[in-house]
Amino acid sequence: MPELPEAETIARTLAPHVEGRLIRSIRFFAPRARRGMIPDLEGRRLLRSRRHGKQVVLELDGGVLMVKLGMTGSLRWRGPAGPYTRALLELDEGWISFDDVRQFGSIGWAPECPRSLGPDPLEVSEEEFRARLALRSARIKTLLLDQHFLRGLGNIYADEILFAAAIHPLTPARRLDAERVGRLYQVMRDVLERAIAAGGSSISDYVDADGRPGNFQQFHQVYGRAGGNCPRCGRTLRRILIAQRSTHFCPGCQKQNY
DNA sequence: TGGAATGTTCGGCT
DNA sequence: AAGCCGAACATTCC
Repeated sequence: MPELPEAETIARTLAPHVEGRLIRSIRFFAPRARRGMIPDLEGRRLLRSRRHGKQVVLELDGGVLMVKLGMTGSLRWRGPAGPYTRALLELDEGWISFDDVRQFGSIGWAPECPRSLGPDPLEVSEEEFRARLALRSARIKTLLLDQHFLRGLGNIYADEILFAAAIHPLTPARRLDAERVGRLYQVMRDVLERAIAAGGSSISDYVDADGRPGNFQQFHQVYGRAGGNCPRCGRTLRRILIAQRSTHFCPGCQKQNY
């Protein structure tokens, strides 16, 4: 579920409730929800709620809590405890619940936000994006999903971006000509910004920190629409597997011309 | 009814 | 080195 626009939305909707509050405790109800060691946080101030790639970062004085949402993770302001509540961050007033059905998500601690991932898709310059693509022979869809190449894109937005750029998902990155790279860069920003403005995509059960679903799924052009008609040319949309991930595209608009 | 698929990521293997 | 594969997990859908 949560890719860049959803993590951004969760971080933003959480911010007004939690920034400036003092932490009372962090409690875990599932061992695998804790990633590594987390010190006693009592009395630390929660300074900021922001995003890093697909993760929500809660900046405290002296360190950061990095929340990986995995496939089904959510952070809810004053969330009701349920069977899938894996952790609770109690504040001097109110609390944040971390719910995660499939348990692919986790919460870790670090002195500062690690810099091991690739650049943010909304911050990378076109020149750097171009230079990084030129070095790689991998297929463009695979590369967009690689968090060390760019941090934040997942399966939905990779497919939507490639459709908007009219690029076939199997195209080797270094075979993209200058025009296509320029288009890819522009539509990547455009799709992500529109998705954030819509509060992200709610495919099944994603909601923001206030429990509100996103609306961007209404604007998906190809994701989840295999067998339907291309909104641009009318041909039947296809679904194939690339790197074990289902990949949706239009065989008419996204030609394999390389 | 069972098998396949689902938004992610990591490690191991070639 | 890059890329494929399976595993971690729970639920839904055909």
